[in-house]
Amino acid sequence: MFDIKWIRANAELFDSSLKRRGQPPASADLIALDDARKAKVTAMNEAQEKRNALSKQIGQAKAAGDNARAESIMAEVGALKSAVQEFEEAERTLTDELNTKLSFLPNLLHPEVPDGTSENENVTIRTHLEPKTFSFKPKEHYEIGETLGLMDFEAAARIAGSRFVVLRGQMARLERALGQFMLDLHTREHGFTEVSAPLLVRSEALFGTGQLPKFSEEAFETTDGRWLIPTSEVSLTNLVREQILSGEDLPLRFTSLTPCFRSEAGSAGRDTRGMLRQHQFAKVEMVVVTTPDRSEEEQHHMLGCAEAVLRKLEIPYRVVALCSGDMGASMQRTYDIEAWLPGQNAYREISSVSMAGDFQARRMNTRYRNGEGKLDFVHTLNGSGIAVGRALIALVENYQNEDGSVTIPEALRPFMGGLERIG
RNA sequence: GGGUGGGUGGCAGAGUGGUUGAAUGCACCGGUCUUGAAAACCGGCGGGCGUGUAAGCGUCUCGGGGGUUCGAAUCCCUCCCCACCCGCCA
Repeated sequence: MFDIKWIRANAELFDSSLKRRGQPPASADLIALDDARKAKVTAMNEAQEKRNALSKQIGQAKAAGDNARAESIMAEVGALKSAVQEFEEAERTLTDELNTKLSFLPNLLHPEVPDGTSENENVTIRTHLEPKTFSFKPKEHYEIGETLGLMDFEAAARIAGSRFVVLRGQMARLERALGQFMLDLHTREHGFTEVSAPLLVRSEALFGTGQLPKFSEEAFETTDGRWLIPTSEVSLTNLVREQILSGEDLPLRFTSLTPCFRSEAGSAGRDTRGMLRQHQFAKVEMVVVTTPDRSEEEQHHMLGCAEAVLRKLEIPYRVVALCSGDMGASMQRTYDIEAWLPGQNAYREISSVSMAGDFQARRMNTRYRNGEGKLDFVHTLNGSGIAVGRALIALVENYQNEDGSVTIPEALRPFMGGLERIG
């Protein structure tokens, strides 16, 4: 959420950021609306001031026993009252309109974000490990999983429909092991606090992180008006909503392993096979709440935490900086980590590490006291650390053997009861 | 699902129609004292909006909205939220 005062002072920058996201300029319209609002506020204040002064005089007149004078002033105030109400109503209408427009705007882009209109223009920052070469044609994860009888898409479809999966036996355990492994890593080595938080949240929470009002079709709403979280970023970030934090307590670092639920409206036909794009998937999320000056540093730290997962699992990946046209609306800068999938012969997103600046903090009204005791909005960041479902895909595909079995990487064996291979 | 009680400043907690934006305590900031710190004492201390270079001034704000009244944190209506008890269920 933007501060209209900031837009006034930075109109050009604001519009150019919108343009880079492929949207038309909005500052002129917003400023005009705010001008109208201000005019009403001033008129309203003047009318209120007059009313208050006269009301006071009534009290004085009555105290002095001058009832005639009191009544003449009362008549005067009576006339003023309706005027005050009209101003108030007009002011509220304009303020609501302005806030609604502001709430739909995407975040300002960080200057380093590369220009582009689609993922094709994302910029690769670095690559870790060369894609493994296979002496046979590597299969896709679902072929491996189905052949082993450990991934069952048909059963899932009978129970829940398409875009669900049933994992069985060691494959189910593998998913659990991956989650445990990641949580242990982040809590023991990366300074995160593990959190178990609601998966079902109020609209206000989704508004806070920016999924509402603009992206309501991407999440599932319950019959009682709550929402299934599309990511635990929502629960973790909203942990600090409507709070005034002490600067000394920052940064806060939270992590959580949760299911995530996405309607995938608009992605019909994309990634329909396998468990790459599901309505439900497990993800370890990291959220950081910090002071503005540490924000960028924390993003790089978090990116490193996510990378550490893949490094320990020895899965090839690359880090890309998302271009302006591919970035999420709430974010200022995003790095994606893409794992190599031999079966697909492609890199696919497995983590996304983003910086929101004060965009979410404003929507949640989360502030902290700085060194001078002044209130300021915190900065928030989030990143997958990492997507468990996709990590399982990457693991199965990268560690597949010609006989259809899957080797368990060293780092994960302690979480698999020492098991060295599946199948 | 049934019933009851509540939502006041960073926190706790007074306040049921008239200089109350709001007592008091804690926290916080400044100062005195101290070698330093603590304690004690003195002083300061909500937020939003508008206006102004600023100091300041104005206005709104005691969960949201509406109403009664010359005047509302205090009365009425309505919505939201929270807590507790009973029932049901994990």
